[in-house]
Amino acid sequence: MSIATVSRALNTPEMVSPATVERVRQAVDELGYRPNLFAKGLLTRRSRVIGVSLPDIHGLFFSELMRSADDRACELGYHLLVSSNAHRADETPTGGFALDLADGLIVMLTERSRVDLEAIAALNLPTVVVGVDRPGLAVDTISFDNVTGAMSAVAHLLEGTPPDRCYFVGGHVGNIDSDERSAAFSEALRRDGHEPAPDQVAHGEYHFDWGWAWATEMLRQGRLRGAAVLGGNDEIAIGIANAARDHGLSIPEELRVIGFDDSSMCDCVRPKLSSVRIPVNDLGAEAVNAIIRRFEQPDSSPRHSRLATTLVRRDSSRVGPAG
Amino acid sequence: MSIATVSRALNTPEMVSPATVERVRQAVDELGYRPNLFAKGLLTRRSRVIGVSLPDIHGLFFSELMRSADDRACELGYHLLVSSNAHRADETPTGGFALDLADGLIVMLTERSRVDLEAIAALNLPTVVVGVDRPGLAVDTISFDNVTGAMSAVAHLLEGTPPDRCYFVGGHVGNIDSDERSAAFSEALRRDGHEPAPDQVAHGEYHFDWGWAWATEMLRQGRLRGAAVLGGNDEIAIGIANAARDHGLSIPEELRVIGFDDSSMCDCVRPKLSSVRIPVNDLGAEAVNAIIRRFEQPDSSPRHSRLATTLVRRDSSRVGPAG
DNA sequence: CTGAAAGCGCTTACAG
DNA sequence: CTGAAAGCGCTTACAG
Repeated sequence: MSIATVSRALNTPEMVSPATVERVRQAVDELGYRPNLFAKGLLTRRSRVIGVSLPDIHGLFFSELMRSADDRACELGYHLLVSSNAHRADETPTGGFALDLADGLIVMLTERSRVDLEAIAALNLPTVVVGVDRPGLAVDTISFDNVTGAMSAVAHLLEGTPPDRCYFVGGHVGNIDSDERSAAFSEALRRDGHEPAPDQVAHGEYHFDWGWAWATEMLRQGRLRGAAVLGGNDEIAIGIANAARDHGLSIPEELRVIGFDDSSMCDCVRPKLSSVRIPVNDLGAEAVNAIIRRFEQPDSSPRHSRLATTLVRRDSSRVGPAG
Repeated sequence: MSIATVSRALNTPEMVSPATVERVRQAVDELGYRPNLFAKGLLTRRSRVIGVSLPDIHGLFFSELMRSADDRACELGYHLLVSSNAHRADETPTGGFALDLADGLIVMLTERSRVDLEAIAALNLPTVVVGVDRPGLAVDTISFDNVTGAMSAVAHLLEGTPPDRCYFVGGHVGNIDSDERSAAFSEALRRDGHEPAPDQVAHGEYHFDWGWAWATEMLRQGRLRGAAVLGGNDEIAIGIANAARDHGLSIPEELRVIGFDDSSMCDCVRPKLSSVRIPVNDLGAEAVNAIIRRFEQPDSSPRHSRLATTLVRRDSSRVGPAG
């Protein structure tokens, strides 16, 4: 039997007689033959591998993202080649890559300074960008709508707290999500007729410690009691809540707190943390769907999908007595 | 200039005149040439890709593991091809794989029933197994020492709680870590002269809900006050602590709790959760080191390294007044 | 339905 | 130091 027939029996069995297919199958099983994927890729230009470039693999957000992407990829017969360091290096966001083994690339961007779409386009690889949505971008994008989520959080804060006692404590300036959330926070106050004072918006890092430090300083100045805070993410919000409680403020009676991300921690802290839910599972699965759509329809016009975020109300921001 | 010279200029510049190397570099830059990794891999049999097979990408443990592995891989010029679904499928733990693109495999095993080392050996790929350490295994392994960590946790519980009021609430039977921790828990009580009653060890799932459910039932029976619990992981421990607090028990005064994993949540809950620390960062980095060592010395005898675990004492298990 | 042959884009002895 | 040539293990027209 020729090597060509074996190849056909494995890849296009309908072109081969059933008896031959069966013989090939048996031989494959017995010998434990596995086709050389490099030789195959050299010819077919397909590896069924999707490159994933993440800004940082850190915390629950990214593990959930990876999980949903991996689940979806597996369903569709694809595999994930991951790298976060691409973004840490000062080089191109995709520099030095083995990513050429991938059929395409999912690039998550969180830093405004890192949004170098030309470098990405220069890779000449099908690409889906996650986290950025600029009008008229020539590449598929998937992002989530920080604005409506943040605005409904502020609306909820305003139910029980005057606008000048509302705060936003975000990540660092230049982080796309933090900036969008911060802007939405300010805009929501303005629509309520209040021009936010500069100190109503603070920027630090997406970390407990920053929330704790901010709250501690506010407590020292005696300005936290009676306030309401929207954290840039859940960690910051929990840091704030912890500092407040460590200093004897009760939540939500004396301080109302809302986080962002709706990570699994929200249900584990006491009081349970209200949070703006980001549909991370959809984000991962949609990114995989989008890159595969791009494989199948390389010339279709770029699609931009923006996933909704929603406020999940829990005890940490409750107004009035426990329900 | 011949194609062979270009290849040499890129891969072994010391074999080419400096002027030629420079000309090649320039041309590469201008044309944006990137070598075809499939063709290259076909010849060299090296891709600088490491396959990582995880039981489940879930929670902070796995995101930390991925992160440390990715950091280390990047330092050494390698990339990670991840899959968790390999373990979910009922097929071989590495079935249907694009992992043949990898130079080697890091396989993390957590289920006793999944420990099919013959199937792994049949892959005929350099392999490092994480999470299992059987004497005489013919493959490199990296694991962590659940026993000493669990034993020191029990010793700490016994400082303030009688042995018959100590409990272990673990993951499901068949989970390697849970079983080891459970066995160590029982053994520690025995060494203290107490044969543990069957109900002192409970098995469920590695999840808040299970901890919550277990504690709720214990509370209903009025058996939780004055007890001390070692959780199979931090989530279980937090679930237990939350249930206790929701029912008015104060921690650590009326219930002492220790978790396992020392995840970042331990510092975020109140009271802060004591926990047995697993050196996850070392685990990821060591796995990468080990697989690369295996690449470089394919015939060296298998190495088995076992990382220490240590109890981190925080308020949730404190004996006596706050320090 | 099957086989012989060309070729994917590289690397690496082998000559020069 | 450089080039011509073979070949890595596959797939895919092209004949038969």
